[in-house]
Amino acid sequence: MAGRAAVPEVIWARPERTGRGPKPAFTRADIAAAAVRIADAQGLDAVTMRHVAAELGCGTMSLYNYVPRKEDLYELMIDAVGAEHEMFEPTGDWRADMLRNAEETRAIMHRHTWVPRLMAGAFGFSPNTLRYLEHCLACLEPLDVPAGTKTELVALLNGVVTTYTGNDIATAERTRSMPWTAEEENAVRMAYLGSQIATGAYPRLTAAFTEQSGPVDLEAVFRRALERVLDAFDPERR
Amino acid sequence: MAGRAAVPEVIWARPERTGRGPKPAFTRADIAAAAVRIADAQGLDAVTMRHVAAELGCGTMSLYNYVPRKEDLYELMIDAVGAEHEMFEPTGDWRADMLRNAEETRAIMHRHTWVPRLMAGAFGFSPNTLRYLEHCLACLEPLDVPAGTKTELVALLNGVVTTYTGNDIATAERTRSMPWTAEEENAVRMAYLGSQIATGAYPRLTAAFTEQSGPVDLEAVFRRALERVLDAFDPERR
DNA sequence: AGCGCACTACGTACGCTGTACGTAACTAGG
DNA sequence: CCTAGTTACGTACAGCGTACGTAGTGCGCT
Repeated sequence: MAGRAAVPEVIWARPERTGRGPKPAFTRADIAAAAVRIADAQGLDAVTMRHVAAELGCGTMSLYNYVPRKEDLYELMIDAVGAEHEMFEPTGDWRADMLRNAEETRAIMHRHTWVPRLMAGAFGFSPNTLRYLEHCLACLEPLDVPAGTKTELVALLNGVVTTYTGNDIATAERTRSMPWTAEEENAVRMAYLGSQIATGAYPRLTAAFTEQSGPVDLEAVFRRALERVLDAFDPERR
Repeated sequence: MAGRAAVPEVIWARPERTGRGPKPAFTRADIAAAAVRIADAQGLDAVTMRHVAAELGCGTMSLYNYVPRKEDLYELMIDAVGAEHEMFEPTGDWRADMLRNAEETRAIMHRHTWVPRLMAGAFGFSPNTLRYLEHCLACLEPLDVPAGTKTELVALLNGVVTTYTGNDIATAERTRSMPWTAEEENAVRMAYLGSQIATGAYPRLTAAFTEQSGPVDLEAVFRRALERVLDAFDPERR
């Protein structure tokens, strides 16, 4: 028994294979793929050590040979979907390129609705995360600002993408394990909101709500937020 | 046995007291306060139904008379800290007022480090949330843009505050239940990052990292992000 | 060549979680 | 006054992460 270390550990620093002993039955990629499959099909809460092990066809505790803590399994998952990013050749138009990156991130999150929840915590620097960061910096090459400002742009933009997409998904998805539909829940929440507005305690809020006609176009709201963030970094727009 | 409804429910719509039966021993505020006390002292994960009940001095299952699901307990907590917001008289300078609001939110989150994690999910409209929204709109009265744009400003700004403060807290806090310190963990992560950079696979990332000298000033980064978001909505700055 | 040890595999078990359900006590409305 | 709706809460269950112990495997070193 080598003993699971009671010392900080980054899963990416731990070598996947170290000489001695029987050949491992799986790779990290196998495990990540299994976890992703479960999360996609049954939601993040269904990603338990037991389920992942069953999906792989091995004993529960065998997983701990590959992944010291469940949290690390999450890191594997994040890294796995990070591979879906298309690292295209920068066009020279940094705004267009960054918009494309953001839209692609949003698309990935819509494919894997559990991603925002995992990204909400502090995130490690997995290999694919680093590759994506590097790609963004490559896209920002034409932008004439200090390197530090560029990383701040990437951070801010990614934060906005995660927040907005995460909110959209959460409102649509919260009912996954509930015995009622999203529409029913939304109706109840809206009814309550209406009753509060009717009290007259929130005049400006009421105005804002009654002014808008029809349902909100989440996609348009998202795109406007992106444009505004980019504006804030664009020397030609200020 | 009235039966816990298998129908959508907003806790704020359910009346706190309905005629019949023995007098409840606690108010919702009591319960929220107990949960907040535990979360502040021992972290969000220590907020279990059993712990909260023990803190209140009642049986575990008695809590379910006040709160149909644990998720609703979280809503109570969010609303409780929402009361800490100072709803000051708008000064007429919307930028300064919104900055103040943002800094205050950040301060609340630093007092209650579990708030960002709870805010990350889709959030309901608790009474204090509505009051805060109304207050923000009051601060934005002098800004000459459509009401819809104002709500988008509030949403974007709040999102940025939550993301940034949440990240800061998470990196500092992740070691709460770990057998090592935040410094140790950070050192290991940085060592790994250094080893990756040393491979030369990420030239631009390397440049960005080596360029900056000394540790990052999180507070300054946060303030810059705020300014940029406000810039994007300021007619005089574009 | 062969021994030893680091490694994989995994069953069992523990302490913890949210909460369904049943029962007893209580009190306001008809 | 009675009865129906409430509060209170003990018990129980399914499920979680993971500590620990044991058995088998095959590389690296002497």
